[in-house]
Amino acid sequence: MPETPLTSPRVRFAPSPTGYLHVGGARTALFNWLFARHWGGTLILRIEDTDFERSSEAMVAGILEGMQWLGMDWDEGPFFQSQRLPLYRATADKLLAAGAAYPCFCTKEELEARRAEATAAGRPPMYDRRCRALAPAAAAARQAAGEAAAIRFAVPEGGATSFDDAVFGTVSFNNAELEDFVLLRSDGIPTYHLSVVADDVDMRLTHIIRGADHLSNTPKQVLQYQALGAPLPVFAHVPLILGPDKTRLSKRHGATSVISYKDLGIVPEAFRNFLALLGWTPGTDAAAGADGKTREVFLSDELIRLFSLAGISKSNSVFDNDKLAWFNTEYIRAYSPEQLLPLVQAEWAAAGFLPTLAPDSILATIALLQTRARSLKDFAGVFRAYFSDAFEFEPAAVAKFLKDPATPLLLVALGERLQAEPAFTEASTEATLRALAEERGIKAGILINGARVALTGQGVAPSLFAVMVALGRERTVDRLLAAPSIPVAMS
RNA sequence: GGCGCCAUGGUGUAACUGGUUAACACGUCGCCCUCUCAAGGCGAAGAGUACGGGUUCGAUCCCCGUUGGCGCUACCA
Repeated sequence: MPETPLTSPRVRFAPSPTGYLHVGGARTALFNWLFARHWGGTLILRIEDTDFERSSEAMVAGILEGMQWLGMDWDEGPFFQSQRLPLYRATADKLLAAGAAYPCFCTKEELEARRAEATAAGRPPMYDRRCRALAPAAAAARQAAGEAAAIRFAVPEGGATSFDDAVFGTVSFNNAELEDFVLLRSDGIPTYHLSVVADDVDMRLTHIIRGADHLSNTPKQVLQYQALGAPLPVFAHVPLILGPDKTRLSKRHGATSVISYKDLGIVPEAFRNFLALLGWTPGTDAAAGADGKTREVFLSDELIRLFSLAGISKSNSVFDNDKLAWFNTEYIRAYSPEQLLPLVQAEWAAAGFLPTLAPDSILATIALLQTRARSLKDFAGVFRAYFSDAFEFEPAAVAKFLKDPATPLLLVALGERLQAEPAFTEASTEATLRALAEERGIKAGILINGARVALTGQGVAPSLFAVMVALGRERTVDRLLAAPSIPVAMS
């Protein structure tokens, strides 16, 4: 279904640097990014660091690293709210002047005590609005005398506040449920409620795409837009991501930092694809393949082309590691060896591994292995023997296929023959091996399995003869001749 | 507790404005292929749409209630 085209929408990702870039935040960023890129709009990165207690520069760096890893760029920013304090002060003054806000002299301690009292008495623990009743002159005098005051928003006494959410439809709240929330703390630092509106207005944002945890905060913001006389943006609240136990995804569920998926050997685009499909669907029309089946792997710019707010679902979704693993294998296979190479090299660097294979052989070897890799980590782990002579033998594989002392000697014989052969192709090596097996009256499998271990250190590998060709004659022969010295664990 | 939101197989989703044997993907299981393991091919199990009432000739879809989950309820964001 064609949508109304949008002209230059402006959206933002506004993380709070009180932690790393987590999965939920990354998906919010992704939706904003996809939306901006789809419509040729502008993505603004804004760091909401007005909670000085919990914010840190290290976390800012972590968030930027996560964005970069996922390949999400932004057009403006990063802006830091901590550096925009005058704007919030000015916005509060506007609200004050409009009679939509008032100074409050209640201290934190008093408020806590009253809240406790109200809760104990079974009353809702909302602010009792006592400072709202203060005469403006009296309030001004107290402030002039140096008494610290917070600024609170004066929520209308009756009526309801509603807005149309692009995901949830019309959402309405009775104003009686909203308390006179604090805009500016008594130390002059804005709360989230004020800074978010001040910035969203100032940055001329047209769409607010954010987590559904903000749905209940939205009326407080709508009220401010109205008091400010500012046009309302389109809100689009995105349902949350849950862990396998269906509670909100958190550290208890293991990896929740986006960067930890890099460390797991996940291809960034695969992660992006996986994340995009968590709570969003391109719709059957757009995604249907020729066979009528719904495709889910959307390479390169396809996600951008397909993305639409209309496809965002309303219910929370569960993070499924199995599906992520599947996307990862799909991407590792879909990439060309050339595309994979830098990712593989990064793994080698991280592992301190130096390949000694010739560069053109490296690409061919990646091509040989990419259909069986589960993770980029494999290239610096179980696949080491393909790229360097510095590898280990897996004890279980040795014990299974080389325990018979006769086998290594057969492998030496095989090595000698291969050395003498004029050709060294998959067909020729196979013919040589099978001929040898027949002469010695043994099953070819003995040689094949034994050679696999001698050549790769593993009991599992691609077709043996393809492995031989990938390694080249020299390494193949060397490793076969060295078979008798492979340590067999005694057990 | 109050308010808000949500509810389709184990998981992610589909099912045009009510009419389908409730579809696809991941996962699971089986078979084939085979020098191992993946991949690949083929096939299977798995939900009658949280539950209960309506409305309707007919509800996954509309209405009400219940239950459950999640969110908000701070001078956090």
